[in-house]
Order: sequence, then C-alpha cells, then structure tokens
Amino acid sequence: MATISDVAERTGLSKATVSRVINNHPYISKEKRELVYKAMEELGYQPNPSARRLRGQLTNTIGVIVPRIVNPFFSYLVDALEQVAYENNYQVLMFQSDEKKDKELYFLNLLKTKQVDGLIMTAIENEREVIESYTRFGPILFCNEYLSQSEIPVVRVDQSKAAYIGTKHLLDRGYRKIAYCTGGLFVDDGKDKDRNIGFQKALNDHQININTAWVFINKHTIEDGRHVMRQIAGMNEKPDAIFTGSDEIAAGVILEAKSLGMKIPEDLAVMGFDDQPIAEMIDPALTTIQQPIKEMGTISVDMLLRLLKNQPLDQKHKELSVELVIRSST
Amino acid sequence: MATISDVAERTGLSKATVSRVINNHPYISKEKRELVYKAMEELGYQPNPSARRLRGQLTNTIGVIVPRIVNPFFSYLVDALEQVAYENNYQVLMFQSDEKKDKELYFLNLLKTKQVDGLIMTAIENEREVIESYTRFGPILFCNEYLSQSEIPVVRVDQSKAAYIGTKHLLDRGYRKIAYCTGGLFVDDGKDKDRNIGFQKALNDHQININTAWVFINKHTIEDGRHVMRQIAGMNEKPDAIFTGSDEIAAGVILEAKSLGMKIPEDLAVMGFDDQPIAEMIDPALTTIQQPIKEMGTISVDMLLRLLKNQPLDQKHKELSVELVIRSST
DNA sequence: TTGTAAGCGTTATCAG
DNA sequence: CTGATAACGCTTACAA
Repeated sequence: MATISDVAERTGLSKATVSRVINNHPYISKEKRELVYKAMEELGYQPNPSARRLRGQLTNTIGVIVPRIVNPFFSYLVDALEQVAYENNYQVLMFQSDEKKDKELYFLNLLKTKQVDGLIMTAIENEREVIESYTRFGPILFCNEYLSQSEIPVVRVDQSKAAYIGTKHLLDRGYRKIAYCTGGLFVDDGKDKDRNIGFQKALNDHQININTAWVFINKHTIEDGRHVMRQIAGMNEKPDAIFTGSDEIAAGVILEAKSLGMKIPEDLAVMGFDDQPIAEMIDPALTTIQQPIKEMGTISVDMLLRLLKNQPLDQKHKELSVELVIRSST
Repeated sequence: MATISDVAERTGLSKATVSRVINNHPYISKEKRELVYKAMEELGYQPNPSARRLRGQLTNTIGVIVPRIVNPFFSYLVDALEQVAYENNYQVLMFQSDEKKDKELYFLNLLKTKQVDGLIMTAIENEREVIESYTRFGPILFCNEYLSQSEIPVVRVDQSKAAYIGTKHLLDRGYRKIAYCTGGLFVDDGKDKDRNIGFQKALNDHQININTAWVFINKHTIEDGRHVMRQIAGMNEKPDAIFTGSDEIAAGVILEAKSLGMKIPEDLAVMGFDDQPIAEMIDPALTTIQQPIKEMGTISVDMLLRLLKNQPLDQKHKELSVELVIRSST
C-alpha cells in the first residue's frame, strides 16, 4: 500500500504539502496540486483511515443499532439509513442489540473507542443515565424511539396519534369491543406507552372502557399473534376487533382465525401496524398504519451529520406523521 | 479517554508491560498483571482501535456485502452472520451493493484500506479479475455465490440440485407444462446458471423440452411475479405449473392469479424458493425449497475467521444441501 | 520478567 | 505558498 510518503517522494514535495492537497487546503499552487493528484493516481494511493482516526479525524462511519434486522421494519429502515449514509460518504456499522442490555453496551463502546463518529439507536435497552453518559463521546440520535426527559435528539412518528387514528377507524366502522396488543413490558417510557395513550384516548372519546381481559402484552411475532387468537377463541365474551400493534401479529391472528374457521373481518376485525409487505399479501389484506420509514431514515442521517458537523438543529425532536391504509381486514 | 500511558503511569510500569498484559503475553508476573487489570478497570481504559490498526493489527471487523438488506433472504443471512461474528468478538460492517459495480468497488476498497479484516460477499457484480485482485489485501469469501475458475473459497447450497428437486417434485405431481423464472441476466456464472441446469436436467429426465415462451428472465419482486402471471394469463397455450425461483415472485404470481379468479394449484401449480416467512403466510401456503441460511451464515464466518488466522480450510468449497418443503401450492 | 525506543501514516503547528 | 517536526496510542525488537 502506497503511503503519503511515497506520494511525497514521487513528487519531490513534502508530506505536509501532499496532505494539504488531499484535504483541499487553500494556498497551494495549481501545478503542485496537479502533480500530487497525478502521483496519487499512479500509485493508487488511498489515505489510511486508521492513521487519520488516530490523528483525531472522523471515521466516516456511523453506527446503527437495531433490535433484529430480520424484522422488516428495521431492514427497511437500515436500507434507508445506509443509502443516505452512502450518498454522504459515510459507512454504516450495523449491530443487533437482540434486546439485550450487554449487547447494547458493547455497541455504545464503539462510540467511546471512536470506531464510529455517531450512533443512531432504533432501540433502547439501558437506562437513560447510561446512554446519556455516552453522549460525551459523540452524538447519539434516537430513531423511532425516545426517552422522556432526555436531551438526546429524536426522529420519530407520533405513535400516540397513530394508535388513535387506528382505533378511531375501528370505532368508526362500528366496532365497540376492541382488543389490544402491545409489544411493551409496561415500561414508563418510549413508544409503547404513547400507543397505549392513543388507544385509550380514542376509546374515551366514545365513552368506552378498556376491557383488561382483551389486553395482551409483550407480543411481537406471528406466533404470538396465533397465540392471541387462540386465547380469544376460548373466551366467553369475545372482542369484535383487535388493534395488534404490528402486521406480524396481525398476520398471526388472521392465519389462526382462518384455521379456526372464523371470518375476517366479520367475526373479528384486525388492524395491523407498519404496512409491511405482508400486509398486502395476506388474505384478507390488512388495514394498517403506514410509517414513513424512508423519510425517517433520511432525516435521521441528515440530523446526525449535522450534529457531527456541529451545525444547529432546527428542532431536536422531529415528528413525522403516519397514514391509515384501509384494506379488507376491518 | 484514558490511554495506555495513563495505565502505565498509574501502575508505575512501562507502556510495554501494560501492552503485554492487554495482549495476554506470557512471562508477566501475576502481581503486575493484576495491578494492570485493576488500573484499567479504574480508569475505564479501552485500547484505541485506530492505534492498533495503524500498528498493523486486525480490526476485528468483517465486511458483509449484500445486494439489498430488505430482501428477507439476506436479512436472515446477515442476522446469522452478525450473531456468529459477535460471539467471536467481531463486528460486522454491512453494505448494500444495490447490484452496482461501483458500490461494490467502493466496499472492496475497505479491505484495501484495512477497515475490515476480511470480506464476505453474498453478491458479485464485478469481473473475476477485479475481485481476485483484492484478495491480496485480505481474505474474501463468497457466500451463496461463486465464480467458476476462481480460487476464492465458497459456502453455498447446491443450487443445481435445488432446482432439480423442485422441478422433479412438479413432475412427480404430474405437471408437464412447466414455466420457469430466473433472476439472472444470462450471465455465464454463478447460481442462476446452476439453477437453469438443474431445471433442464429434471425436464430431460422426462424427455420434456423447454418451452421458451414460458421462460421469464430478470425477475425478482412480488410485482415481477404479478407481471409474469398476467403474461401467462394472456397466453394461448398456458403452463400448468411454474418454478419461480423465489418466494416473493411466487407470492406475486399467486396474488395476481387470485385476483384473476384462478385457482392455485388447480389452474397453476406454484413452486417458491427460499422458504421465507411469507411462504407460510400466503394462501395457499407455498411449496418451496428451504435454504439453510443459519448454517450458511455460521459456516461462512467460521471459515473467514480461519482464513484470518491462517488456519487451514478442510475444504475451499463448502456445499450445503437444501430441503423441499411441501405445502399447498403444488 | 521488564523497560527503552522506534515506528505505523496522518495532520497541525510553527517557521520560513 | 511550502517544509520540518511533533504528536496521536499502540506494539515489538532489542536490551537489560
């Protein structure tokens, strides 16, 4: 590998001058500049990133932490993040937290050890204080998640409104006995709580009380959805609609309902969340809430790059709006 | 950030000794070793990776290049790769080639500039010579892809056999007019060609000739599948079965067929490929060919780490076997 | 078993 | 406008 010294030698200039050319400094004569370019070309020279980093430069790498990449929501998000990063000459170091505190900590340390310039977190496992303590090593941005009372910037959709819209749609269609799934663990923070609020608000608007027997917590997968459906099937008083919180759970509910001989939406209306590809594929197609994933990715990277360049943020808390996609399951 | 000098100072030892402790060198007294550990702990010391790299060490990062992460096959593969990498204390730098030569080249350069120790390629865009020229900067491994006449190690499934098994299943069920989709562009290399061979072989076994009107090239998405189905619907002589080459295309075919009022498999049997989650979700559920993704990921990382450590490989060309999953679409 | 010192490839500072 | 030099944090001969 050619080094800056090789280029210097070949041009008869000093390393300093070559470095200046590489970094587009002003006050260099046209001739020498071109001389350097030529030599770099001939030698196939590439600056050594490790040396640059050691010297205190940026790494041109941003870290992205997701719970699991196989969740389509996150693979689409990472897709968007990676593309925007690439356009800005940044690389993405992707990491799965697997919803484990220690894996998240491991990754936060990459910021500390300067392996990434900044971090986009799409999941939060550790306490606020822990995560905030890492901000002194570089900018952190929450994407699709947040911690209340935290100064860490956020890009997210208004989950409370999203749940409200979804629930209201069910109410508008005349359903009154609405079940509810949440991925949450009753934590006092983050997006699950917001969804709960939106759900409750919609019910309140219609003076309906929540039937706690119809609330299912800690649900995530298709299998969870099937399980929920079996539980419902065994109830004396059954709901007539369900707000699932994810297309995957919704798909599980529908699959199980069909195998139990039930009709969707006649016997049970099913509302998804995310508008993933399966929403269109399942029969009946899912009514669901579309999140602006691409936009969220674009804005997140933009904001993080601003933070990296110490440019001001117009807002620390960017909120995107969702859209109801009505299909056949409600 | 604490440096090795801080640790040295605090312990009253030299940087060299501290370094030896960090790197588990032999011939260090127990006392000093523990002294160093204690100081590292107290200072929250973490070795600076850039300095280590500059000094010629490994980066503990492997690069993984995929065409698009939103393709479930690849998100599951990356999931597996990342998990095994993590267990071995490696990080994954994920990159999407987007099927573009220049993006792939950009990423290959990370090997040249020592930002990754080795590379796992799950897609190949550039010519053999180009890619091979990068092997002098670090090990490259093909996963689920390969180039003939190349010395680059490979982990893959026997695609020819997979296509053979799938086609044979259709023949065994009595279908004789079999259509065929390929993602390929008629290149002379790689897995698409192998599938073609397997498909042809199965037909040959039954003395059936390929009807070129039923061969569809460059198909990848659900939308492509819908398009294929519309084309078929417009034909005078229609196939009675289709080997799609991916669950996504198969899903598109089925969705469009249903909206055209056709029955699956009565009017058209549909064979998927991959056994992605949608295979179970679509109605009728897809008969498909299951690829051992998890295993492929595990073996790939293992092999690359061996290469990194200059350990011998038992075989340069590891072939995994597939399994036919029979459901209701055939 | 431990310490000294050189060097990895850059860039910033200072001097010219 | 250009050059010499030090420094970033670490590892490894070589010496002791």
